[in-house]
Amino acid sequence: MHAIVGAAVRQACSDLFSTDLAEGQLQLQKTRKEFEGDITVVVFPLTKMSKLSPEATGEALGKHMTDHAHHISKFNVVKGFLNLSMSAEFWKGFFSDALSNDDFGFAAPNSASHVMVEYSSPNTNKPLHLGHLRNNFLGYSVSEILKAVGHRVTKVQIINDRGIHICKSMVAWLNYGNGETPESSGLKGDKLVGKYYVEFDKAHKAQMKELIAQGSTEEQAAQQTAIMQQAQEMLRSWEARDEETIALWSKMNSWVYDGFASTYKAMGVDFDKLYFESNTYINGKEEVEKGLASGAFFQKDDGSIWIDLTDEGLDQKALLRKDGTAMYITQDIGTAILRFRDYPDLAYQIYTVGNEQEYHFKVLFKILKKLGFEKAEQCYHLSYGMVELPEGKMKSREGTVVDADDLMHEMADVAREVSAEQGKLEGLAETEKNALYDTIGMAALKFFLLRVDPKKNMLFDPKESIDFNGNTGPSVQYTFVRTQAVLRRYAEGNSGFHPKNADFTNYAMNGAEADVVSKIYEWPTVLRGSASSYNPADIAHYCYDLAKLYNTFYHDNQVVREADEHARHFRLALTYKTGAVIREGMRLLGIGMPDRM
RNA sequence: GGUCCCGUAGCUCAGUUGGAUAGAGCAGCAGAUUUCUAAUCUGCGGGCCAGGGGUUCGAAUCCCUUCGGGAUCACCA
Repeated sequence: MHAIVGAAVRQACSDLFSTDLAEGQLQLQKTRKEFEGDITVVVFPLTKMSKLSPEATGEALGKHMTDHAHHISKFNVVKGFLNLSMSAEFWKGFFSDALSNDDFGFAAPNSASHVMVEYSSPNTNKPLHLGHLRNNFLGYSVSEILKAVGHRVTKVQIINDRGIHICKSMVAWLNYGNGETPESSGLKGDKLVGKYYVEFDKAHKAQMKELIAQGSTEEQAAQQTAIMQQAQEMLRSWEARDEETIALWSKMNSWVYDGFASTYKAMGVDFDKLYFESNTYINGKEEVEKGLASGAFFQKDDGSIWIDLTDEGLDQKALLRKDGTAMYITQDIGTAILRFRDYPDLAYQIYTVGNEQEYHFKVLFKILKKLGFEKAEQCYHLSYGMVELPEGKMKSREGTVVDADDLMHEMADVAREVSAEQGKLEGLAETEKNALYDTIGMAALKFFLLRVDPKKNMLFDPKESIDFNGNTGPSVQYTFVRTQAVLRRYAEGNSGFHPKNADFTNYAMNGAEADVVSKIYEWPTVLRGSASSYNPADIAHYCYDLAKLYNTFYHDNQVVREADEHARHFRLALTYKTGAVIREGMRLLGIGMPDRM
């Protein structure tokens, strides 16, 4: 449509004003719904060359275009806006093509470069919470969207399985655990380990209080509690590969992994490869040493290694401690380089990490570039905002953390209640019903988290449960279910017919139908835009808009019962295609579509 | 203090390569087909797009500035 109209405008300008359009003078936009037309030419920029008023320019162009260009059937001019209507043949031709194309909007698999998407990347000392849900849904969805536009995508996470935080849980478990295991307690592994992390903090706080009472400063006390000393000793023996320590570490980590695995399963996310910080930090140290040798970095008198980024507008940044141990950024350097080695065809990496680490990634990418990795320029920090509670940030110490498992369960429970009120599920087995509640509950949760622009902080109020009506996942699901119900009903009496074979050449669409077709026409553009901005929210809004337009159509048009055969066929096709686009769009958000609800 | 992000209806959010009368949902009010699934649809009310200045035919959108919220600037992760 843009191509047709663009060419027609150029031709008209050339014929009428004998000038060629300059870059940027052609401004096309979708016609606002209160005016008649499909696409609008903004005339203001053209008045200089026409030497006419905006209205007269629009009239002249409109006349010329409707006379000369195929598929442009009507025009009207309002102020400086030339509204053009595409012909019925154009729309039917488009819809017919889309209908026969099962991959409508999608690019061929592996037709674009190979990218790596990192997401989740939790610490192994605490269970996953609401913030992780946003991270996981975002990372997974962006991966699917990139695949849809042709990229080969490798989904990874880096597991922060090393460091003082793990040792804290280990120490507390040794001190207070009495050998408790997930089996003996019935607790999920990650929850059990998280419990001892909290225990550590409690004991540490109590011991600090005593020390302060004895005259220590707060700072000293924080370092000197017996339990903190114990944790640091644990870290040293871990780094020294002490057998007993490593065994305990492995055991407790494996509990956490089991717990995470079931949470990931419930979330519906997965990974192609895992990286463990306990492996990659060594790699990072080597890379830093190499950078030092090549002159990219420098060493201070005390032995610590730094990079100077002052001429880039940033500060100096430490990369390796004076005692030679690795830092957070050390392992990230190692991990990044390792990944490029593991996948030589990798074009770039996307890091799904909260916006509080923007500075960190800015530094990381500059370091990689200094080390000679040209691909670092393409790397992207997919930064997202916090999920805030009404009282502010989530704080584990204040018990205001919204646990991921709990929240997912609650959503399924709400789905159960709502479904019970609706009472449309007779005849389903209990297991089918439970699966359905999960699907609906997760749709509500994912849609809620993904429909907001990732870069913005967002609010979640646990007291008001997430909605199932209006601009929500279940509401879009419901529209899909409705399309399937219509198709099923028609198939009952017409077993040999498929909507894809509908014949509507002699049918004239009404307004509601045209609105749906025109929305479907936007799908490929929306998908590409969402991929290039790494923003699943675009797709969420699109799916909702399409569902809404279909509902409006559905409300005042019969499909199965429609007497006129052309109308009936067209509407079946419309119903079929709407359902298909919604299903594909929602799939890219990680949201499944039920057949009934 | 430096840097970055955000501020749009009572609430949660759309809308920024500058375009027409700033849109949805929720909440509130008033209605609708008792069905091809009402988790729907139709209507009403609700806005100095944080404030001020500038750029221009035109600004929620770009620039400057003030205010408010958040993040970050560790040999923490």
